Amino acid sequence: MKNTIKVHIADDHKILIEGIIAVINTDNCIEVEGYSLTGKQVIDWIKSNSADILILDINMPEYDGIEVLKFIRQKKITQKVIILSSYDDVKLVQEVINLGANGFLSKDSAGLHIIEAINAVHKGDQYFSDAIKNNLIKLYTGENVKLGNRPESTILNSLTPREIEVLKLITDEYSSPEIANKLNISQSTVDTYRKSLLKKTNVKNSIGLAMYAVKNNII
Amino acid sequence: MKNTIKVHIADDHKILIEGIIAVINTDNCIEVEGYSLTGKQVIDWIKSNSADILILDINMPEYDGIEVLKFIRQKKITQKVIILSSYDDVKLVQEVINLGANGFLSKDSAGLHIIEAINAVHKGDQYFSDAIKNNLIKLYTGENVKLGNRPESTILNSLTPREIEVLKLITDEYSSPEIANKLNISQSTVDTYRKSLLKKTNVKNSIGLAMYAVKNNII
DNA sequence: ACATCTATCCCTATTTATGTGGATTGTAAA
DNA sequence: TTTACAATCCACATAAATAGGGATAGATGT
Repeated sequence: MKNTIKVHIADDHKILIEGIIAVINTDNCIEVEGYSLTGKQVIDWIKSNSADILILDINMPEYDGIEVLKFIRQKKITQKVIILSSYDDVKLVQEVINLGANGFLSKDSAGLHIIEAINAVHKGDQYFSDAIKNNLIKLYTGENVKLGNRPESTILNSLTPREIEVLKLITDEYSSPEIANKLNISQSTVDTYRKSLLKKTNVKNSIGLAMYAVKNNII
Repeated sequence: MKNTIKVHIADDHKILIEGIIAVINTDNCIEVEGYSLTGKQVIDWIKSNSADILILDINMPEYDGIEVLKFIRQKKITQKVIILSSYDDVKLVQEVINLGANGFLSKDSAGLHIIEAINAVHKGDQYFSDAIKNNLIKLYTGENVKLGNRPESTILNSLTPREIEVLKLITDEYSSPEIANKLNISQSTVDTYRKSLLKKTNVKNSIGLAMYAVKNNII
């Protein structure tokens, strides 16, 4: 059976793309169809539907990986997606899974894992790098193992659009009064968002929020 | 003349290393001697002095590229260093040049530029990717072009070791009282560092400091 | 010897941020 | 039609960060 798997690579670092291509070329069942350097390019490309699997970096200019994923889900596109990320952040993993990603590869992984991931995802399985799996296990130890109850998203509460808006302004160095002014809401409201952001992200202070935003590409 | 240039690669992303190796292997005057995945490994390796050029990522665990560079300069090691970075930050460039780096490559560059950079640096030249050169030019336009006056470091004030220490703790979500306690100094002192950090980095608040730290890989 | 820089500390005052404990409206899902 | 959640607001209190003005001891460099 000589049906090769066609993959498209999206990452803003050309060096990394070349690396992945080099690795993939060692396997003659997989073929690199092309690549994109920005989220915008990916979205333009995706319409052509000319690959089976998209390897998608989270951190990209114009549109980041999350936005691309959202777009893909909206358009009900059938291509499989493997997320590539520098961070083994479980929250991120949960988020992209919810957005329909089929695999998650840490950039720490060796090239071999890419091949594995591509094959697994092409078969219809999900693929996660070991680091992620370990992190997920750590998170859920001591938790419910009963019948058919998906792990509730107690830990991974997703932020509301408004909260994200506020978070972005926080990382842009605006103070609460300034944010209130910018969004035409009362400062009390901004304070409420800060409080719920702190609670949901489980960090200590605004710095933590900023770091969370960086890690999760809310920037 | 068949003396091949031996390079060593240091980056925490294995995929990227494999990519660079693949690219370098297309040139038969350059040979990859080995690689390191952490700053610590680089420092251990460097004693063996078994390569001509070190390709060094800024953002690495244990010791980052900056710290490795400082170590190299201290030990008066003769190997040339090409810095690899995700950010085209001029401040960073200035800093690593001051620390004795011989080249600066953005991860956006294509593989060809690595070959160019290696050859240039091996000849004794400096090498900068185009993005960096453009940024540097932008910075100095409209500035002094008179005889022998190096551009003063008004923009690029470097932080003192202690300031960096405090900055790191700030990004780790420690409050001033906690930092004071951790470093066994008074809170007044921590406040002083905060003030001078704000002044030097030219940001509005601690969030700005955190973002500065991220961009400049102080983390 | 003098200037510069670093690390350390202090006071006063104001502005922000965090913590506790609420409330109301509207919308969307169950 | 309850339930749930998002978005909005409030008061009160404490803690922390920012802004301004200092100071001193020690190291380094010229």
